[in-house]
Amino acid sequence: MQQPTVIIIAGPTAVGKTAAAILLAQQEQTKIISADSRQCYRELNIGVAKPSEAELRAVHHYGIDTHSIREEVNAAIFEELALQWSAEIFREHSIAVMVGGTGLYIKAFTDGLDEIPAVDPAIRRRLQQQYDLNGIVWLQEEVRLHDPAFFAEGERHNPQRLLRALEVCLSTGRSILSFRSGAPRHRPFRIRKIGLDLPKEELHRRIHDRVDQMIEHGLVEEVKGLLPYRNHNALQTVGYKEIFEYLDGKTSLDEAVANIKTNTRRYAKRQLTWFRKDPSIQWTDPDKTPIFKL
RNA sequence: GGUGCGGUAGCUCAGUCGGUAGAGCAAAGGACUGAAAAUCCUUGUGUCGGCGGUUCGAUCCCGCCCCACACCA
Repeated sequence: MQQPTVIIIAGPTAVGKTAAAILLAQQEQTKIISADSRQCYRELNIGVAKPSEAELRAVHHYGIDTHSIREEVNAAIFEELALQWSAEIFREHSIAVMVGGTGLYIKAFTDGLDEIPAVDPAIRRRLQQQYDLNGIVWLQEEVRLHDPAFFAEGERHNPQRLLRALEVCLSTGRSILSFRSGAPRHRPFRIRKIGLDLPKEELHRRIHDRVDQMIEHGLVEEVKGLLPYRNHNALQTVGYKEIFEYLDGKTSLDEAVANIKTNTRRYAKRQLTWFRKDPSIQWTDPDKTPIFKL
């Protein structure tokens, strides 16, 4: 048996990753791991462009519908699960396909995250409450006091990074910087990365078409059912945030749809910024007929 | 037809007591090791509706015209 290999298909949203991955998995008679920070939630369907029932039946997918929006999923959890799933696939296949647009999750899987002890949820909750109450200036001051090294280097206006640095510091007594090794972890398989991209105008056209389809397929209904959970992290998501605003009466439906399109284009751009700096990605056009010459 | 209010960045608008203009959003580029579809950083953009007049100098004042909106007829 040849050396186990994970073939990773990455790229911006709506570029055609799902179809390409299924094609590849069928060609190699293997299974797929989804590296998508939103498709893992059972309650999210239309708005996250989950593979169809038929597609899920055609090829076994790991990482889809694995969690509830009430549960926490993050890059570290994904790393651990994806490593298990790949090991499972390699028991019967020499190739595993990973597909997704969440760059950090893919990086966690290929290179690993540095090990940082779990933070007491009570500490996290307390810091979040204090931040909500006292604002960014308070947060900056706390970080400056507890972790001056991070404060000197870190993004001082980015509450998420400041909060993370602070919670690690308060729960371990050490600077988050002291945990950083930057050394990629060894993995018991080879990795090949394929990036899918299209000319910008074409990508935008596909994004717009797909948003219109989501609305036709009942996105508004799906979001209505999720109103009670709107504060969960899983719902801080393009396609959901904008419909919540519509349901609040803050925008018209047309405006909400236009906002989803705009925010999806911006999301695609952030994905491209992330993936483009990875020199190990081989880029290709998803419409080219033999996409994969392995 | 008359009166009023407007016409300034791709959009919404601010401003210049006359010295060729600025915010938000969008856009473009970027960062990003437990929220990542999140979060954060950087950067433009202009015949200031048109034509004349006054002035050393007009987007600003004056006249005419065009366009939009509101009200009156």
